[in-house]
Amino acid sequence: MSHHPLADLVAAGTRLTAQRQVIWNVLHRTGDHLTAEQIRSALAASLPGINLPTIYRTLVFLRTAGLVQEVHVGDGPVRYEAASPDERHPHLVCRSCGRIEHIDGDSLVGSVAASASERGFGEGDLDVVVYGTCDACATRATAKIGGRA
Amino acid sequence: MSHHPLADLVAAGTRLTAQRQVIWNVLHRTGDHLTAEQIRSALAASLPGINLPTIYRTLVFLRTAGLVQEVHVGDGPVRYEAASPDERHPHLVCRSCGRIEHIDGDSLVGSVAASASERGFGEGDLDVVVYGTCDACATRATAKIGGRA
DNA sequence: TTTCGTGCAAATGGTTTGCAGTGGC
DNA sequence: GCCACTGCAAACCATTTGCACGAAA
Repeated sequence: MSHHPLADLVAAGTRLTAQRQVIWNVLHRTGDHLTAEQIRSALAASLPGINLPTIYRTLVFLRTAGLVQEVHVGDGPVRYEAASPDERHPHLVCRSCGRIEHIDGDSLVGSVAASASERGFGEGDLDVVVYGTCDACATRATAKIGGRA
Repeated sequence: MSHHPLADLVAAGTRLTAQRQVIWNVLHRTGDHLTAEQIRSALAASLPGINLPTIYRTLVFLRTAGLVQEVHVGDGPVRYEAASPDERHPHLVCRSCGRIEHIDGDSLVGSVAASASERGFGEGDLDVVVYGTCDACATRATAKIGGRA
């Protein structure tokens, strides 16, 4: 209920800096899954001097606060997206180009939660990631090879 | 149906080396999810001179052959496990300690395949990874903090 | 004998850390 | 004014690559 969503966090002895605001803004506004480097590019206009260590440290901060969620896409750098602590959705990741889609996972998370607790895992903080190949990449691969030896 | 499962591959102009055999043996015998470094440790007795570049190159080779599957566990190094090309199962990974469990996923993969193809992804090569916190780590974390500020 | 594969050493690239200075509160 | 946060530079670590030697076929 404050001016900036980050303002709530300042109470705990932390500070509301320009860097934290703009990084959160970029993620929230684009609604996209960005790498640290992509965040820096996006900030070239608004905060040219910002550097990667600060971005990484800020992302840790935001993640701890529950405002940002990280998505591991196999190889390649980690992606970050704005997230509210309760809104978790499964991700569908293309192994080849890194493209990320959201899939709706109410049923999915339900069945996953069952097997998770069977295996001694809590059900509260589960994230589902599905790796596959998007059609664009599949087509491109076929075109390139023509028909594997 | 040959002496060594790798012998089949030699036909294609590739060679059956000691390194390839022992690496495949370790993965197959332990049935475990090992990092490149862990594979090297496991091989300290049987092939002391082996080095990491060779292990990584061999894993690429085995993966291409469909005999090995890699599992990304978020942060931390990639894990490798023996796998037959058709046997794919979802993985349950502890974010905190990296522990990996198999969950059975016939139902899971079914519902995932549906949303995947909706989003323009092929259904043939889907891998499901679920990230969570195992009870041991959850307990340890609670003990350490006692009750966050 | 012909290359494919290995070993070594060095490069790479994403991410982290140490430290001095700056700015939020 | 105090101390959390930033910026810069250097460290880190998993993984990859270049190149010369060794050994499968």
